Amino acid sequence: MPELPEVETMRRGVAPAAGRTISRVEFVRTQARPIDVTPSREGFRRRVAGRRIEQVDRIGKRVALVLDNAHTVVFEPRMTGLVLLADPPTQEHLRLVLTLAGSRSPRRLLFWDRRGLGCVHVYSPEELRRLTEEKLGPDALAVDAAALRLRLEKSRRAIKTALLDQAAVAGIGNLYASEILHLARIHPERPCCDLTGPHWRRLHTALRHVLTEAIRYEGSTLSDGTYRNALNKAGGYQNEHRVYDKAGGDCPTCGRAKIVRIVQAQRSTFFCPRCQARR
DNA sequence: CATATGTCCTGAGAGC
DNA sequence: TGCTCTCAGGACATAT
Repeated sequence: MPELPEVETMRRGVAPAAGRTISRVEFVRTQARPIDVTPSREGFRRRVAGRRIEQVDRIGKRVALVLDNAHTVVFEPRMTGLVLLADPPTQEHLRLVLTLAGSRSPRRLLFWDRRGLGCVHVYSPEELRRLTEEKLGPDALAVDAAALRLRLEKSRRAIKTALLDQAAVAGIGNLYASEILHLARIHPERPCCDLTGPHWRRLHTALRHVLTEAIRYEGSTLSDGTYRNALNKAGGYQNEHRVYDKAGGDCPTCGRAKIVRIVQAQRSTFFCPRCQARR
């Protein structure tokens, strides 16, 4: 589930590792399916071991460690992954340990992933450029209203589905897409090419508002309890959700309609049929 | 090219 | 109680 706000919280949690040297790379193999690594484990170790972490960045829903050899370690948490300096939720699902040289704390940077859908890469500058410039759109918090519109307005897809496309705009996932569209008062099934100027302005305002608020609350921890912030505490934004997983509840905006759940592209969408009328 | 669908995975919760 | 089944969704491969 980690989307932009959760991954930004992870990035901030891991930021103290900047300036530290990675003395050891250890792929933990206690579970059935080992973590996906590119290039190979040996290639990863060769590029990463002994390097200093210059900087900790976020690329959409990924956490990036910029190394002093111009390579970049990129973690993809996907559904249940966590990048941590603190103790992991369980030892069982620990996937990767980067030991940090020296005796001061923190001593390890960890990748933990209960479901094992996450992966880790180390990219050369050219490989990183391919990711950021060819595979991903601009970051959802960096894109302005005009650029947001320009990138989506020709699409015939439903706006909800289009917001999940990382090649259009990077960082928005299933939870925040519903939250953003509710605040923007846009029906999730409306085709992008149908939206008008006021829609795009409201969408951009809502997008910024929801994502920055969610970062302020350190993300959303859902009922499965998987997502934790850097101090291994739950996020707080789940208590601010307007519509996500609230089917049958009262709309927090109008109070006069019930939140509805529909399925788009095999994913749940939640919205208020009254506030988010089809037109 | 744009868009749609199937797949990976584990554990929570539902239903019997 | 304990079993089986369904479902959650990020990113990518494959299909249309």
